[in-house]
Amino acid sequence: MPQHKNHNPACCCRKIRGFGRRITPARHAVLDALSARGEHLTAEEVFKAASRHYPDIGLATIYRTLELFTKFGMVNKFDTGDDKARYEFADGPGAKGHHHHLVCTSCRRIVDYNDFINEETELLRRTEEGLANKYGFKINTHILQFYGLCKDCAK
Amino acid sequence: MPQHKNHNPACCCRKIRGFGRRITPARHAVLDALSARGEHLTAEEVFKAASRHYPDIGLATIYRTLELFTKFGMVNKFDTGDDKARYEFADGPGAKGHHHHLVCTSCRRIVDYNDFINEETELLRRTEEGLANKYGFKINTHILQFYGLCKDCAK
DNA sequence: ATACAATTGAGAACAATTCTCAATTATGCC
DNA sequence: GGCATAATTGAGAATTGTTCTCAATTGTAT
Repeated sequence: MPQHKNHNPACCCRKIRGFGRRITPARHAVLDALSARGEHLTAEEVFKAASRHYPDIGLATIYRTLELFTKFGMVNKFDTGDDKARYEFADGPGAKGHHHHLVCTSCRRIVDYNDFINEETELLRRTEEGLANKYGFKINTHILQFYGLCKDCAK
Repeated sequence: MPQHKNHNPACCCRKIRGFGRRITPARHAVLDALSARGEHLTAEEVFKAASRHYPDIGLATIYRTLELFTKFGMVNKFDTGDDKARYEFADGPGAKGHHHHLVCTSCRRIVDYNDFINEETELLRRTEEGLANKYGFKINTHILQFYGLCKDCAK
């Protein structure tokens, strides 16, 4: 499975600009940090990774930037039951594609899976529609995560 | 739709005892607080409710008790995207039955639904099985939540 | 090059949760 | 019923993840 950068700098910059925001070294550093392969990073981890390339960056900027990117739909913020938010690139050109998470409650390993994803998506779509009708909600997103013990931790 | 207490005191006590733990007024108060109808309470809310009947109870005890009950599978702890854990009675005699949540991201209203739940459960079961095989996980639980705007907030 | 608003880093502030510890209490045993 | 003992408790301090404040800096349109 080839690893390719999860963000396309040109595309991201265009998007940021599109929302009337500026391109800054801090924002580049956050994009680079998140594009490390297969990552689901906490803010602290993004901070460490970004600091390597841009030592002056502050933690507050990390949070602000992640919040901004999340608002723009470039990044997904999610939570796996410990008390830290995690971030990953959202769907889109160059990203991992629609997937859900399988989380080990012991070692916190997170597996992205997209097996069964078509069936899931189809059912979720129908459910969404049904719920929207019945309860009058305008549904925007969903979360689906499985929790358990990975092979190593199950011993 | 008849409202019945969501916890059966005798049953809960038996369970607590079964785990070698003691029955205390604080634990009773937490059970009572959680059994108010349709509730998905934060720790703070459980604290307030429990305090009404047992004014000496401390917040730390609330957290400890909720953690304990969660460990025993009597209570579900979940999160709806604000930064507070929420608690509800888990499945079991007297409980609400298996359901998922529909969350309004504006007013934080939480709707329990169990429409479509059979299809969902069936798909989730199969997915669980597939994931368990493919990734060697021993899966214990899942979370499925829909996020959107309720009728009032959509305006 | 200039002007101005957006962005930044640092540290203080905050909110939810967990920890510490001495005092209290539920339970098994006589 | 009373005793011994370990579990449980309340209070407040401590911790942790995250957000806020503010003066200094910087990206961008002109």
